[in-house]
Amino acid sequence: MTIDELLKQHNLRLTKPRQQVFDVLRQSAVPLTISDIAKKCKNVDRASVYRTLVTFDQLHIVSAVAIGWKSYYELAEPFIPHHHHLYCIHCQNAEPIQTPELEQLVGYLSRKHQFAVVKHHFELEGICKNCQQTKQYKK
Amino acid sequence: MTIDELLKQHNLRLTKPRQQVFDVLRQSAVPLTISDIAKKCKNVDRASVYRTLVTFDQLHIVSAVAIGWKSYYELAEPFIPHHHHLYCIHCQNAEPIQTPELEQLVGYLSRKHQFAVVKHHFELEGICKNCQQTKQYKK
DNA sequence: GTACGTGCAAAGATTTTGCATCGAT
DNA sequence: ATCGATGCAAAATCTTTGCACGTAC
Repeated sequence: MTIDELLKQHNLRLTKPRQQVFDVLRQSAVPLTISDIAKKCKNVDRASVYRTLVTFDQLHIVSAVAIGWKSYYELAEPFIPHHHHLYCIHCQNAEPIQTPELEQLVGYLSRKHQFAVVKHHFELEGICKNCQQTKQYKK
Repeated sequence: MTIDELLKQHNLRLTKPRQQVFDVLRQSAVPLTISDIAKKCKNVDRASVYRTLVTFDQLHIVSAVAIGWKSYYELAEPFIPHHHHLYCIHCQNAEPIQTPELEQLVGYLSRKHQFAVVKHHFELEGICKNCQQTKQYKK
């Protein structure tokens, strides 16, 4: 399923701003804030970035990731593999990880509470392996 | 450990605004937005609410919960038991749940990735048991 | 008395909205 | 030609900051 097809299924058009937001997200190794996205989308009005993200969220093209008190955005399945993050509060890096055990747990909790899960959020914040070894952090 | 003691340990004072924000959070069954909190804290300036939440976050008196694209706040341990939420996208209710299996998983992932976890976020969004049975939702 | 905190007000940033125009089909 | 989408500008919100005054200790 391409983004073009997905949009057309909903009578929406693949316009230049939408293409640019999508490309910016695809090329980023880490989740981005709205400001990050707006800055990287030259010649695209900020309002269009907002409107595009709402549209993309509704079509599940993007997903929101909360880290600390801020929201970040990244492509969702099937555009990138499902994953979660190890966010280092020292170096700020967000390392993606696969967590099949978590996906199982979500299924279990869904059955246990008779709750129809639409999506789940899971993020870890802490100190990454590298930063644990830096002088700066040991002080 | 009372909030008063916790503040004093850091040379901070238990003032009226701080007491009010704490009480509002304690009395709420669900996580609140900053606006919710500000509205419920009569006679407290909005700026003080912001400053109080920053302070409370640093002392781990509150924790932030991301639901959808918004941030909510609630008391953290040890002021209320550690828990996560089932957030119903239909009726908007956030039901707290205990998830010992998740806590174990966090420990496992921490060891596996040699990542020193400081905090973890986990939320489920979907349709609650009640709403699955309403006519409105079945349409 | 001495900081720390507050309220107030202003500034700064973010997000939403209306509308005329543009562009994809 | 039609209808959705955009850019622009204005409005509405949200968040931060400086400073004089209050108040907890």
